[in-house]
Amino acid sequence: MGDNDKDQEKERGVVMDTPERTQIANPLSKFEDSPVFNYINSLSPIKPVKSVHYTQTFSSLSFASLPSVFTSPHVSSLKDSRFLRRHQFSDPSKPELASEEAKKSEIGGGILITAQNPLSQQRDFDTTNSVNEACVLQTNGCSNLESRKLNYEAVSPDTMNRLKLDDPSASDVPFINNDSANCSLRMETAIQGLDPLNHNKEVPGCDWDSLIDASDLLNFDSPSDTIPYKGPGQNTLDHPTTFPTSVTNAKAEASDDKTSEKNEGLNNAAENHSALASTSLNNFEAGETAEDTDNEVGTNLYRGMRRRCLVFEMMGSRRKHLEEVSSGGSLNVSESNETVLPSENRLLPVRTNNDSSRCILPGIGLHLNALASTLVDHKVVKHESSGSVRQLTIGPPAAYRSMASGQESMTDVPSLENEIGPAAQDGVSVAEDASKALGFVVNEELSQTSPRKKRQVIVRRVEHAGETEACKRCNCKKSKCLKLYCECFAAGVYCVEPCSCQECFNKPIHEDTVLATRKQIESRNPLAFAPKVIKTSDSMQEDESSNTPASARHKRGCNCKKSGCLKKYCECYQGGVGCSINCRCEGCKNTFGRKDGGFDFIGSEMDLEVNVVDDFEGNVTDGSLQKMAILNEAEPVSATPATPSRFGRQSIALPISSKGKPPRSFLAIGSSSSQRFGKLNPFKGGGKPDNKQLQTVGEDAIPEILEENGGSPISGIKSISPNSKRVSPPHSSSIGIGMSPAPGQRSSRKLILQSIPSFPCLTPKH
DNA sequence: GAGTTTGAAACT
DNA sequence: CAGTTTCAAACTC
Repeated sequence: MGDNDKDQEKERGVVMDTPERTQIANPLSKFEDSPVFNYINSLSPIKPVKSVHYTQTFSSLSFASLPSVFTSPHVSSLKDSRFLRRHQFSDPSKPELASEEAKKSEIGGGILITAQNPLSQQRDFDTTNSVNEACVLQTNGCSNLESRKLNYEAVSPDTMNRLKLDDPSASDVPFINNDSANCSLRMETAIQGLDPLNHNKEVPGCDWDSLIDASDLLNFDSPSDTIPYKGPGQNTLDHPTTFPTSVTNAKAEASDDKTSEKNEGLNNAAENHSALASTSLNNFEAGETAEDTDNEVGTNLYRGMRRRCLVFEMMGSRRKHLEEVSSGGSLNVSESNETVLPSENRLLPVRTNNDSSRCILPGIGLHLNALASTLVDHKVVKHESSGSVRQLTIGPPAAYRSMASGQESMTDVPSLENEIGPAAQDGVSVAEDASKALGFVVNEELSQTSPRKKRQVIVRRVEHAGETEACKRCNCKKSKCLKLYCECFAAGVYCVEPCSCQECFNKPIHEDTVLATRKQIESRNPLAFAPKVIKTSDSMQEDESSNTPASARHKRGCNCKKSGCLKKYCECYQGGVGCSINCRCEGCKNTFGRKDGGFDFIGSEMDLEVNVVDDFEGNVTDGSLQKMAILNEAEPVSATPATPSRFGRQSIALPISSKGKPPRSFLAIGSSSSQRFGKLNPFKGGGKPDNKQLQTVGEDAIPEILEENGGSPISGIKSISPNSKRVSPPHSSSIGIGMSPAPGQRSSRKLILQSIPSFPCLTPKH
């Protein structure tokens, strides 16, 4: 960030300023007066003085981030584009943002929705924050979704506290950590700081400072958000309010202390998280948290891995914000980090990693719980961070994720990917998938499915993800890694060291080329970067009930003639999904589901989910299947993937029976750009949450997206799919919905809507 | 690790 | 849209 950037930020701030300032200022004063604030002061060394700083710092800081912030009070965290995004999302409360975001079809509303439910909101925030912090890097991947879930479900304030207490080292741990474990520690520390109670116990004074850093994050969340959270039982909520002040202080003051480090870590996480979350949040209103967490996880991973993620933001608003921010400089900061957030269509470099300085934890207080949980999860997951991987995250974070189950989805949706297996090891691909999938489904799942089961599943997944997650590696020799032949490129990820490619242009250095190429490809096939595997919506209801088989199918189907769909040559098999009507394969023996509807794979959905994954891993060396499954699960956001078993097995069977096309909707939806995004999950939403999402995301965004993509997703899919036959599935009537895939499918619809919005974003840059 | 097989992606 | 070529992953040895 150069001076210019600062200036720009200031200017923006000025512009944006009024709204935010007023909001912020008021809140601060309120906070100070509030009992909570007093309590915090008593706890932490920091005191009123800081609060003063806050106000001051705020003004300055906030300005910088304004654009995105705009919507949200978070402004302070502006530095990172991520934050901005996050804020935007998080700030549903703010009409302006909401309107803009809504238009874009982003999830922005999601946050608001969460706000509606105090409890849920808290969870969301917590999860999101924690997730972001801990997992930010991972978020890119699919695993994040799962991690989110875990956090969401498992994490409780108590647990958080425990973690904090348990890890005295946590305070010592620098945020910068690359490892998930470190992240977790950071989270804990942050959490500690956040939680007054915890804070008292463990962190006498410094924590707050560190917290302050985190406070930035909190700010992100936006005061409004935090406020709603404050519920009697929820300590974290209260903190948020305090945080902002502390945070600002920390920024201004702090700096060199351990606390500062911590703070940085938090900030980084927060930033990453915010960015991711923002996207994800927008996508999922209900499930927001899950995505966030995933994102966070992913980010953390990335950090460790030093990956760059190219995030193609589907969401127009986000894009705008990002662009603005980037231009302003706040984004630039993020850029300094390695990850690239494609605002608009571009891949913007987002720094997930190193820049601890910026860590902004949105709504730390709220997130505390989530953070703790996420931290734990992440720790497991983070193993992956072996290499520095750059991921290209495409577009519409949440939406995408939710929509597409793509095998390769760019972000690491850690959980999913991890589970998926070895193949996933390449964190990049995995992450992508996760990110793609993350979307709504996760939220839905979380809300709907029994927390316990999900937790277990998620945890396992996460663990796997950590193991599996890795970077995709390509070996391209002639394609220059600018064609879909290149797995990295196809996954929306930059090639990294592990790649053995020759004359590789899929590197940040050639960002322009990469983007241009992507555009071209997308112009030909809007779904080219969409996840190849899409979950069918049918599963949604089922999922809710408990186990529903999620039907997941390959978007286009396969053309296998010799492999019998029993080898990874087969994309369906590779994706862990059964063949469907779309497939033109000959002699299909796909164990996940035959084209004819046969089902070798037996699985019981929910219960099996985890098991299934494992089984797949065992059976399928790669674990690609697992990935798929994981993705599905992770995708909860998108709802798609919810569970591997779902897809694969039952889903296959079911869908197949139905003819698989339910997926269309998926396809349409899922098609979100990057593979990673890919998982669609149609289903889960099922319930109520979906509706919300739909509403928020929906309306505006969806249509646009569809249009952008080139017509209805379905149509697009059809065209793509070899078997155009099914194009008009049973639900075809959906036309009314516009692009939305199959109107007929209910749960899927919702998902579709959500996902759709994001999707378009990817391709079209606006 | 080299060579073969396979099927998607790209091209015509 | 179909056929062919190109490509790189998956697989085998």
